Amino acid sequence: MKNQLVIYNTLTRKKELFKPLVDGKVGLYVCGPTVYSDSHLGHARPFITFDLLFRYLTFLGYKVRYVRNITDVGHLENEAEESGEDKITKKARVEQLEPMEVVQKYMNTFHRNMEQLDVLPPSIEPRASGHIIEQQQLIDSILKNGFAYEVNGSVYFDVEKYNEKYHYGKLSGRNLEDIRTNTRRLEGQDEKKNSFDFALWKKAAPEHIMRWPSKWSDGFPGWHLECSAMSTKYLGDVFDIHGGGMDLTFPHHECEIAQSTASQGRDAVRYWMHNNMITINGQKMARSLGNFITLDRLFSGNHELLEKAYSPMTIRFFILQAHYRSTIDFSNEALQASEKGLERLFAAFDALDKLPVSAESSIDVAGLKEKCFAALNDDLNSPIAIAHLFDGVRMINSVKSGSEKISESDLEDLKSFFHTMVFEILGLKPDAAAAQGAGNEIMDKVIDLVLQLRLEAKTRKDWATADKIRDELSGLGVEIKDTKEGFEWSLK
RNA sequence: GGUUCCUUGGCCGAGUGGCUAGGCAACGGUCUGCAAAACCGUGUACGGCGGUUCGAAUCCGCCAGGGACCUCCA
Repeated sequence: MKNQLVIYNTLTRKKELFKPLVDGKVGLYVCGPTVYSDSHLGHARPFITFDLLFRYLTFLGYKVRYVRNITDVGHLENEAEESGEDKITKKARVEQLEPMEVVQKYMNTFHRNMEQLDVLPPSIEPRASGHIIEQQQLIDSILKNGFAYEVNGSVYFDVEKYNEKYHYGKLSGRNLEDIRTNTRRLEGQDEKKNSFDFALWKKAAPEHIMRWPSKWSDGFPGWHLECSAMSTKYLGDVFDIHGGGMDLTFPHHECEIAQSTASQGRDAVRYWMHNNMITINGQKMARSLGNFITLDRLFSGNHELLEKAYSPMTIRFFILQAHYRSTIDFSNEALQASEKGLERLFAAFDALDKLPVSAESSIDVAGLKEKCFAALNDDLNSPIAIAHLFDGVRMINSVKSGSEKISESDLEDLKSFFHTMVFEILGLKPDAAAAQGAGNEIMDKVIDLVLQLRLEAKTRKDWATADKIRDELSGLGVEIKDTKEGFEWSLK
């Protein structure tokens, strides 16, 4: 099974059998967040997507080193009035904070949100600000190889020169001539030989707070450099997988390839993976478009577009129900469908512990497992895996109601499979509040007692009392299910 | 304008040359004192028009509509 994982490589535009460079080990790099404001739903997607990859590779037995950076050196903004000002600096001015205070604040929020979504922390989470020297060294080597030039204390990548020897645009399917005729001319770029050249080092304007000394000027590293520098530092000159959002393909990842190739003669990355966008009313959800919903607001329901709050697990499940290379459209209806589906999945999971065993099975547990893993092996097709999981849900419920049978060994197998698939690989876990029991022993016993009284009322055919208890408890958020043996309850 | 991707039943969303995706919703049934939950059953879905083929939603062409990237962006 381990050698059957196929992933779609953006570089070749084909699904390829995944073979790590070093047997048994995987180097994975994913572009992390720029921490200058709260994370929104759109951000959740790549981190959940690659969390799934990380978890699955680990499950397959690989030793994975997962590096996901924090961009805490602001990137240039190109808004007309404020050109040259850095996103983090700008925000700092607005909030009267130190830039690193801004960084810390939003980094904390990001980490909290990721934990809520059950996104595992990466093996290494390097910060751009902590790797200025490495970035400068990378600039040195690109300069030495003749693929960059210095102007007024800034260093730019010479795309034309690079393209004479290599292909600039191979990842995004462009060629330099197309880029030349179609690149918009921007203000304040007179220093560059060509508009498509990009900065490796930028001299800081006097008001620019975030700055570091260098042999070229007091300034800051270019937009694309940190990923090239940090990925190879921790994963080696060549490593297995580089992931990120589709919108980063050009220019960010294209520039990363150019930088690595210019400094070491070949690309550092073997498999490029890109997740698609989350849309809202068919349009990309993005900070710059103003149509985003932050994760905190999704979790609290505090947003005009939200009919209610959605739990982190609902969000995670919603995202996993679409293939990572497809767009997924946000709507309350879709989210509520996911929420109910997830409840059903967890209910079946709970039922696993109470299933009656028979001498033989009438259901095919081995086949179910095989189908789920085949789906994940096919470019991480989580929606198909989940569809099969729901077949498993039906099996469980049918065994529970007596219309199907399961043997003891199959039941053990099914339990362990569900645990692995749902918790370990998909990273879904029941929300604490929704878990069985009130989390308070006295409360649990009180509810049990009241329901016991209701059961007695039912035995007396005192339907009025029985229904009153059910309605009242229901109003308090206690959901009651009558069973043959008596009752089950859970908190909503 | 250039590059590229997409259009699936009420909603979301897989798939792919012939065999039920799945979830949610809806309807009918079983169970139940009534519910809830669960189970069973019910949808002639693949943007339009042509073409290839024994057969296309799936391949090709054209048309219509939409998205992404080309500028910071997950």
